[in-house]
Amino acid sequence: MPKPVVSESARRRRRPTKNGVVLSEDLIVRTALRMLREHGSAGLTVRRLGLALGADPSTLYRYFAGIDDLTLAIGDLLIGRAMTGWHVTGDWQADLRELGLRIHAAYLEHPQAAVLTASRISGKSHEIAADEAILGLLRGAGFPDREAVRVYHAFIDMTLAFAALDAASLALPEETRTADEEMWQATYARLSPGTHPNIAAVAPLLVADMNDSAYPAALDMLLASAARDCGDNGATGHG
Amino acid sequence: MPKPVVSESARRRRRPTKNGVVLSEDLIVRTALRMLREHGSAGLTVRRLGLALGADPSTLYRYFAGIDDLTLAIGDLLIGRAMTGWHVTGDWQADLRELGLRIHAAYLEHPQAAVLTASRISGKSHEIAADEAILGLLRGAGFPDREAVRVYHAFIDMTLAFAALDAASLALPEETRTADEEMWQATYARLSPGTHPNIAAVAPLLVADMNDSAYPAALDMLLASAARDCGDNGATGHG
DNA sequence: TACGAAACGTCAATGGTGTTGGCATAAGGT
DNA sequence: ACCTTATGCCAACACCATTGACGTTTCGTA
Repeated sequence: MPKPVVSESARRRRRPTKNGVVLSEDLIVRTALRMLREHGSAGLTVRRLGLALGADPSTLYRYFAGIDDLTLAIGDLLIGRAMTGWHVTGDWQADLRELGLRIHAAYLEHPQAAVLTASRISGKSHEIAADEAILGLLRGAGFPDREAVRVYHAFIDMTLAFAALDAASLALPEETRTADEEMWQATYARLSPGTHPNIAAVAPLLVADMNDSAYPAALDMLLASAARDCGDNGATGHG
Repeated sequence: MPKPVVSESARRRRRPTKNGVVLSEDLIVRTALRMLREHGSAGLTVRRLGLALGADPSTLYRYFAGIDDLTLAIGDLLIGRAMTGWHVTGDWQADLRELGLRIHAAYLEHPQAAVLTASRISGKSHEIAADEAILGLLRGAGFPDREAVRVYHAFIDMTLAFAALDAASLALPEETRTADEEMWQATYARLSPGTHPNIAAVAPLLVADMNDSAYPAALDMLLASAARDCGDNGATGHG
């Protein structure tokens, strides 16, 4: 074991760096988030992070066991942001929908960071709080336990999966991303009706739709299906 | 431009390596797939690939412009494998379900490779063929164009998103992966009923379910919801 | 059959990366 | 005021992708 990482709460002695910056776990994570935004998902390096903080790269290993540990901390921060400000209203479908959209949005606000963390499980406090809330909504709506777990699992994994997928495309280098977006116009819209009748028939709709996230539509379908399986379908109906 | 990459078809003169291996694009891609399986998703390096092929690392730049170009070629191979052997039967729900499961399975057969490629769009022939088939099924089932595109978009993105998410967890280093899998037992199953009543109530179910993919359940919910929105709901009902 | 061009494998070097052991020093508790 | 030690810094290691120069092999052509 090279250097023991001292837990943030046990930290007492704060010595400023050469440049006068006083480090902290929170400052490092927030700086890392900023660097991810500015330099892309491959642009977070220990050396560059140290430079941005005015500290030697090796100093960061006093705060995080490695770069993987740092990315987990970043993910924890994103989850925390997703959960703040969300409250239960009593309409389980609307509440779940709102929570899903919030998580999705929180990740997409930092696509480069989301790419690194969306598929990792932290087991930390914010994640647990979200899980407890989701299960509470479903069980409160009358789902039997087995069914509640099934819906919960589909809901949370679908949300994280879409967050990762949509983040990945937002996090591509600018030129690659626009090339991907123009693919529908440049490739699909030009296919012959003879060889690809269905694509040709709906090409304008594809061009218009495919660059938006399918998550809201998929989420609504999941919730609608869950509501139908549940005797008590909660609130306002679906009109 | 350092070295021009000669297209595979234009290749004429094949000189064996020091170790007697005759290189080819296909051999390199298949070797890369094997190395990804053996050394994990971060274990594909030009040096190691060269070593495995008995060739100097720099030689590979005669075949691929860079490591990104190589990963795209790997993705193309995976998509091709997903589509082979699938045929339309006439039951659009069953056909879509089968296709989704096939794509998901093809990626999960090479999780380390899937992580690198699942969120990239190729626009190549196999991808286009799949899109044409999906749209054909939906329009043939009676969905109006606008609705067909909506369902198509949700279906394909959800499938790729789950493929990427599930692949990511399979592709973790062995010890990290088992640690994640044991998280439900070690963390969630130990939460107090006082502070986390819902998690505590369903803990055994969570432990049993959370390590399987939620994709089949989510897929069924999506298809069920789509069928309900479609006047002609195709086949057997929902049992 | 001999030649010349170029395909292509190899070597060596560049500038990047995460990570670590040793060292000096400043900050607290006492 | 002292002593412990947390913590920042330095130098180094082993690895990475990529490239430019070089030599050798292979082929089309004469």
